[in-house]
Amino acid sequence: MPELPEVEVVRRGLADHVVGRTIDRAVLTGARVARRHAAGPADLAARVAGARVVAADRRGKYLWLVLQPPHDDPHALVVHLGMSGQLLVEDAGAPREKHLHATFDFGDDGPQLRFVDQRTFGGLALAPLLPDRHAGHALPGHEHGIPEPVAHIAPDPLEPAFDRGATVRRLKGKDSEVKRVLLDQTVVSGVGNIYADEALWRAGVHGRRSASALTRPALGRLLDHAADVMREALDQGGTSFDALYVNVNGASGYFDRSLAVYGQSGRPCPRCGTPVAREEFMNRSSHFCPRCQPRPRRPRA
DNA sequence: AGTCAAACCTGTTTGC
DNA sequence: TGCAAACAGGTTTGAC
Repeated sequence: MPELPEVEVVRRGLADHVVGRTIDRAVLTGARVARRHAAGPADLAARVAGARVVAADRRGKYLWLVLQPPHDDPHALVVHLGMSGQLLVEDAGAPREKHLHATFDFGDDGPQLRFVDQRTFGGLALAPLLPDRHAGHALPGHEHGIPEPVAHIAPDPLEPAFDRGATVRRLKGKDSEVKRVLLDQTVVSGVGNIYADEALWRAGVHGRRSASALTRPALGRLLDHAADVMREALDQGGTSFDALYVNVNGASGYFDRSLAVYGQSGRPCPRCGTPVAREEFMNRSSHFCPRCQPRPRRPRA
């Protein structure tokens, strides 16, 4: 489940069903699931065994469990869901999913945690926790620090460390198409193709406009719309077009009913009735209202 | 610094 | 009906 709201739904599920439990045994199938873990899957499985899960945390689309081993400093089990990853909490006897890549059993008799991923763009890694370079002064939110593989991305709009003014300044400094910058996780994290299109529609801005040519207030409003639409999606359990995007209990979200433009090509714009257009963008798709979001006269400058 | 394409995968939908 | 192409929520890399 990719973008911020869907990942947050999963994080909450982990907080409810996994935090506080002690990992007894992990089994990773194949090397690919741990390809971002330099020491390999066997090392990962060996090192998580015996550790207690003390927190489930998230920044942008990255998710991690803070693990406390018996005789060592805490570290993080970092999970990225990629395009099709799922974390499921299920009885150990439940039928094994076709694309099951990892299982975690706990010392209690409760259900196990499974990582299922059809396209295998996601994966697991064990990493040290570092101080958050974005947390100015003791902001709440990431008390355990940030895993090393997550340190390169910017805070997301829904976390306390998010600095709206600083993000507006970074957007303003980018001589690049504004949708491209919204999707740049080192500028602002958590926004993917769905919520970028929805935020741009709400702001009445075409994604091919130059970020640096927009005013600071307009950039601020765009960020506010991104935060709003992601919060609203989170309230609906996220966006699920199919069974690939589910919470830890396998349930779908229903924000797809509220999408104004994403995946709505040809349907009327909810604001003005003009048919929603779709165009190719960065080897994927952009959806927009040609009337509410006029294309720039010159594609940037 | 920014842009683009390709790479990593499997499955579903669309079009002829 | 069949088959191939297009398309899907993401990130990283390397070439220009």
